Order: sequence, then structure tokens, then C-alpha cells
Amino acid sequence: MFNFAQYQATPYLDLLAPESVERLFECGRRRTFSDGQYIHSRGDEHTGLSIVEDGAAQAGIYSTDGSFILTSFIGRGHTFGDFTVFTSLPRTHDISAVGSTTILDVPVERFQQLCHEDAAYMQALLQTTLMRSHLALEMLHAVRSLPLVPRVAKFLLILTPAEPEPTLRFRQFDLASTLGVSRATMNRALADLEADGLIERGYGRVKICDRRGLATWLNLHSE
Amino acid sequence: MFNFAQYQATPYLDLLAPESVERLFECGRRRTFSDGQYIHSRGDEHTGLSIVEDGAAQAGIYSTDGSFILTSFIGRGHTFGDFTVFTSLPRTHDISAVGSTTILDVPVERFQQLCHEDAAYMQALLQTTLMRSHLALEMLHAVRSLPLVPRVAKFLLILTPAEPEPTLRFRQFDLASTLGVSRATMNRALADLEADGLIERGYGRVKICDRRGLATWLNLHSE
DNA sequence: TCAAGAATGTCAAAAATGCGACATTTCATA
DNA sequence: TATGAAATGTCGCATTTTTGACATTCTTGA
Repeated sequence: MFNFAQYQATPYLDLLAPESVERLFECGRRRTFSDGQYIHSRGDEHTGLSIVEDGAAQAGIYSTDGSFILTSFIGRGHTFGDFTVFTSLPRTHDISAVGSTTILDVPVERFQQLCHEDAAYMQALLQTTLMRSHLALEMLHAVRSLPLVPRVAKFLLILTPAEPEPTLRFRQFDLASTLGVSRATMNRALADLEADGLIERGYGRVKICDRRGLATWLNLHSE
Repeated sequence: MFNFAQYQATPYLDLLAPESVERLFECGRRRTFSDGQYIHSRGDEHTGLSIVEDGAAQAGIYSTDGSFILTSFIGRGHTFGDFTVFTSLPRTHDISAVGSTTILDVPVERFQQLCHEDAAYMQALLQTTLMRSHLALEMLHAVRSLPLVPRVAKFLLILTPAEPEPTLRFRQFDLASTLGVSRATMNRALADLEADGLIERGYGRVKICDRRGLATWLNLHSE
């Protein structure tokens, strides 16, 4: 259910039976977005559960200086906006599409009704939420206790999607903001990891060459 | 449901109807702990949902150097161990009692059965989990984007319980580890906040004099 | 294909933080 | 109540990181 070595949560849709997914699809409204397009902003009052049907999305917060602080990568089958369904929180993050993306929006009342009819919807949501919460806590712990390079490694493992390719399409500037360090420092850390053959730096992207190898390296260097 | 100014999540028990709480109490086994006593450790395979019936607990991770990195304060009515019920994760944090504390342990199967009988148990759990997840993400964002003093302020707001008294019984050394800074730096930051009359430093404790004032101060200084 | 914009790689000076040390204060308890 | 242990307050000095700058490389679109 939870793959430690991969540092990735199981998508919501993968926790539901195929027929439940089918029913969910019937309740939602589809919207498509092109690469980089805004899906919604932090502070929006618009409620509802959103599901990535195809493509992917990024959740984070834009700073005033133009940098983007990434919080999570939302792959196919994952949800966002769950906060708005079960608490009275507004949207807490800026979400934008990564590649051509289809989002399924399920209105709050409709989703709550589904949960009422079949507890599996809520249980699956609780499961992904717990896993993602765990990952957030792991990031929090990393940022406070790990030295620079392992810290970067851990963030890369958590934030980089396994599918469709293990690449984070991010400028080093944004990656630096995401870790709370400067671009120069991030560059040095990435150079270190690249020297060990664990990642590859590209123009506007970082590729994890060997996910398992990086995880192993991290275990060796996190104590 | 969620008090922004207070940065505190609603306890699980407060989200349940009194009769539901009653039933839950009948399913669990009570254990009492004295101040500082271990409840369980990170890595434990022991499963089950734990609820703070009386007193309080701290969740965090012990470092090899003896410092304690606090992740959350678990007040009366809050749960922990939720990970073990709905995912296959082991215990992810070290938990210890704060003051004289009574814990209610509900076995996994028993709790799952309750959820099956009444969806309210799961919904309430989902709600607190989402709120706490939100707080974790806020801490994560703070640690990456805020300057030292506001960062300390935000952590104090999130980690310090409102009840029974707004005091964090922590050495500056541990507080420093929790924020990922040195004791000297923490001391300077606390001195700053104290000079503004927002907190009071004590021996082994930090007191928030004016919670609302601190929140207001934070809003002014977090951009 | 080429030029302009954008991102990376790198350096030196400045700033912030960590580290170790030590005096002082507070607390627990003998 | 006296004493030792524990925690705080502070001070230089060493180290790391940031900042700003600039050359280089890569990408995109005219």
C-alpha cells in the first residue's frame, strides 16, 4: 500500500474499485488545461473535490519575488481540494497543470452524497490523505534535520513523479525556493548529486537517473 | 471548525456526537502515563488508534544527539497512530506524555468495525487529519520561506497548546532542534519576540502572552 | 539560422548562522 | 537551606550561505 523506497503515495483512484471510479466520473465535470495553465489560486473560495484524470498538476505557493515554492506533485489519479470538502478552509495552494491535463471537478454536495452511499470513497480519501500527510511530515523533518545534500535528495525523491518519467521540470531557482536555499547553493548540491551519478541536471529540469540508488544513497547519508 | 487565528485543529472527540464518544470509550483500553513517560517509539509495529482522553502528549523524533524534534502537540481529544489504522505504516513518531495523561487505545479491527457501523467516525478522522495536514504544510512553508523571527513565531503558534495554558514546556535547545537552528540563534529570536512583549522566556518553557497579538504580529511580518 | 531571452555555472565579498566556551541563573534534592 | 546539575544568556571565531555579478550555455521564435 505504501512504497517506502519510492516515497510516493498511492493515487486516490487506485484505491477505489473500477466501478466506483466509473460512478465518480459520472458525477464530475471535466476541464482541460494546457501546460503551465493555472487551475486555481491560493485563497479561492471555490469548493469541490478535484481529481487529475489525465496529465498532472503542481501544488505550491507563488512568492512575491516570482518564485514558486512547490509543495507536492499531483499525478494522475490523485486529488486536490480535499480541504474544501471536509473543512471550511479555502484553497490553500496555487495549482497549475503540468503538460496537457484533464481535471475532473466533483461538487461538494455530490461527493458527500457519494461518501454517504458508499464509505469506500471516504476511506480511500482518508488513506491518501494520511500518506500525503506522512510525506509532508517527512519533508518537514528533512528540512530541519538533514544537511544540505541529503535534504535536496529527499525532496527530489518526494517531489519527483515516477510516471511518466522521473524528471522534475523545474528551474534551479524554483527548486531552491522550494527547499528554502539560494540558487547558488542548490546548484552546488545538485552538482554533488550529479557527480555521484544519481541525478542529471538539465536546462529547466532535473532527472533522477536511478530512483532506488538515490534512496539507498539517502539512507546512507541521513544519519 | 477551524480557527485560523489560533492555528489549532479541532480535536477528534469534539467532532463526534457525545453518544459516539461514549461508544468509542467502551471499545478501548485505558493506560495512564506520568509526565515525560514514553508512550511509544518511532518504528514500533504496534497498531491501533490512540486517543488522548486526558492530559496531553508530544509527537516528534529523537535525534542521535539527544535532542527532540517536536512535530506536534497532541491535546485532549486528539488522536495519534491513525497512520497504522488505514495505511501499512509503522509508528512514525516518538510519543511521550505531557503531564499526567490517560490514553485510550482502540484496536485496529475494533475501530474499523465502528467506522463500518457509523461513518461519522471516519468522517471526523478525515476532518482532523486534513486540518493537521494543513498545519504541517503551513509549518513546511514557514520553514522554507520565512525569516528567522517570524518563522519562530509561526512555529510557536502552531506548536503551543491553547489549553490548559499557552505555554510550551521546552528547553530552548529542543525548540532550536525543532526549528532546525542552533540554540544561540533560537535564543536571539526569542529575545526579539520577548522585547516586543509577545512571549516570555522561562526556565525550560516559553509562554505566549498574547496569542492574538502574536498572530497579528506574524501577519505583519510574513511578507 | 540567428538573435534575444532565459537559465545555468561560478566567483568573491558580505551576512548570517553554527560552534565552543564560559559566566550566570534557575531548579531539584540531599 | 546549601549544593550540584541543568538551562539560559552571550561572546568570539569558524563555517556556511546569501548576494550580486558576469560569462556561458541552452532554447525559442522571428
